[in-house]
Amino acid sequence: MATGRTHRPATRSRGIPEATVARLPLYLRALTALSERSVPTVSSEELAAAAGVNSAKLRKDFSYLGSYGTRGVGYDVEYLVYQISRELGLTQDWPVVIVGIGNLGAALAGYGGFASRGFRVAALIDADPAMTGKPVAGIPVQHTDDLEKIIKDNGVSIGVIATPAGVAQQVCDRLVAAGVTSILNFAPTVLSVPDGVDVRKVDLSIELQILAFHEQRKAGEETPLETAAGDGALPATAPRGATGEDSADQGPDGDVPAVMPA
Amino acid sequence: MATGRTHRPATRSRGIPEATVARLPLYLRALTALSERSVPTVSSEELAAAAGVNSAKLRKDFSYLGSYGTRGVGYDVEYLVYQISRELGLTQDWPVVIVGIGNLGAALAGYGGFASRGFRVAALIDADPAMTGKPVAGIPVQHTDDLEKIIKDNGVSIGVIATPAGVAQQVCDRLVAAGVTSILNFAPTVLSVPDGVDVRKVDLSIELQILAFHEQRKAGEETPLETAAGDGALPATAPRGATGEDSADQGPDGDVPAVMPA
DNA sequence: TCTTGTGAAAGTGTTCACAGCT
DNA sequence: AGCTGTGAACACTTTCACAAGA
Repeated sequence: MATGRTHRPATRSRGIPEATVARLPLYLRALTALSERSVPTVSSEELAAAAGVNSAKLRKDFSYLGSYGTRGVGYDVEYLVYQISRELGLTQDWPVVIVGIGNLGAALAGYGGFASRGFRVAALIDADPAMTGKPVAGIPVQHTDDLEKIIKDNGVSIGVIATPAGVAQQVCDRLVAAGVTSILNFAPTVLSVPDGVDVRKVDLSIELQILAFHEQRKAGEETPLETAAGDGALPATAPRGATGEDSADQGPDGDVPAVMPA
Repeated sequence: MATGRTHRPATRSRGIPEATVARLPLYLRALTALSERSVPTVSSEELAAAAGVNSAKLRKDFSYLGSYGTRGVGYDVEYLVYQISRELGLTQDWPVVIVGIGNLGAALAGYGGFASRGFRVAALIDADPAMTGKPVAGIPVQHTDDLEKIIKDNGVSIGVIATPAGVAQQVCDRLVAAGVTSILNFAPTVLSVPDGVDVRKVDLSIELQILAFHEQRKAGEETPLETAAGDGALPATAPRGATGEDSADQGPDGDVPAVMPA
């Protein structure tokens, strides 16, 4: 268990469930769209549809924030936008640094959604001296050497890592040492951070693999295809090198080990 | 989320829990690293540390796949790599199309992690005629007009949407009509799709907002301070009661890192 | 001995269904 | 009548702790 880290006793506080927090931005986006169309009120049913969730879940989510609706009527759009924004901390300005200005970092720097809701790209940082001073999305790239100073001067508490995997941990360590307490990690690696620092990750490759899993299931679905008895199959015992394996197997491989043998 | 309702025949078991599926790519990555270092076996404890989860969870996850370990010893690295790859459907080739070759789409096209595990960028598609024929990451961009033909000719079942939000739904509809059954959506909008089509989304802005929420909590120990006093934008009809009583929070909240199913 | 595999307990999240307010 | 807010039921996930097996 590596670090002590005895998990939290779950301070039963007045905390909002994590799953709810993860959906608030979704609601906010839907509400913002309604607001722009000057829609004054919305029912849980309508809003849920716009956000792609079901209405009971939405009502339950909102109930953690307080009683912001009006029975028989619905929710006041402007009012909810404000309450959710406040709950998410979007009524304040969040300076963000992006470290690693490759293709992805550059794309992130130029991403509109970034600037929109209270987030401001305070600096772009890259280790390549050739990049230093070069403007990307209108912001001049600064060198990694100045990372600590940049963080401190700008009061940055949120960092985005878009570096190659190999240097992500050390970049992370420096960010944390300099005072960053929230990290959005695009590098395909596990970051370890001290308690009190939040890390969220976005990994393309993982998302695709999850899709592939389901895709594969779909293809093999119609055919019940009994793995049939008799097989106990697969070296239930000693695994052996499967590296090269005869490949071959590509098809609807009917023998998902699945489920408990015994 | 797409596949809400009519789900599996519910014929007991055989199903791997979604939370487990979402972690398999993580294990696979850690195992691949071990494999490259020619490590022959690994214990649940070691592997769990490398993947950033706890060992009980990992063992439980693996138990859904079958009994691939050896008690008193651990897991054979190569063997596990093979089994997980097969389970995820990575032993086959998945042609993928990316639609919307702006900054982000171009970055995705060049992203190494894409090509690595069985995923092959079969085509890049963009609506801008000026882009047509231009090579991005070595692949010539094709025009949206040919979308259906491209999907069919390449047997594509996974599509990546990196277009502006405004056109994402129509691109999605065309992909689905042409035969795509899994979509990775980078556009900040909710896509609606027929049953049987999976959608996963990656949304920068949402991730940042979730971080901001926790960040705010960390800082909030002193004054909840409502600057809202003169807000003015709030509708007079707004429900009352709002802000009286938050604060309170004291839980140091040392939360979990990473991972969040969609 | 050591480590896996797994029932059972605990914790989280979702859905139901209806009481209560407008 | 209509719609929110919520207890209670259900479903899923994580963690515990130990028996089984190498």
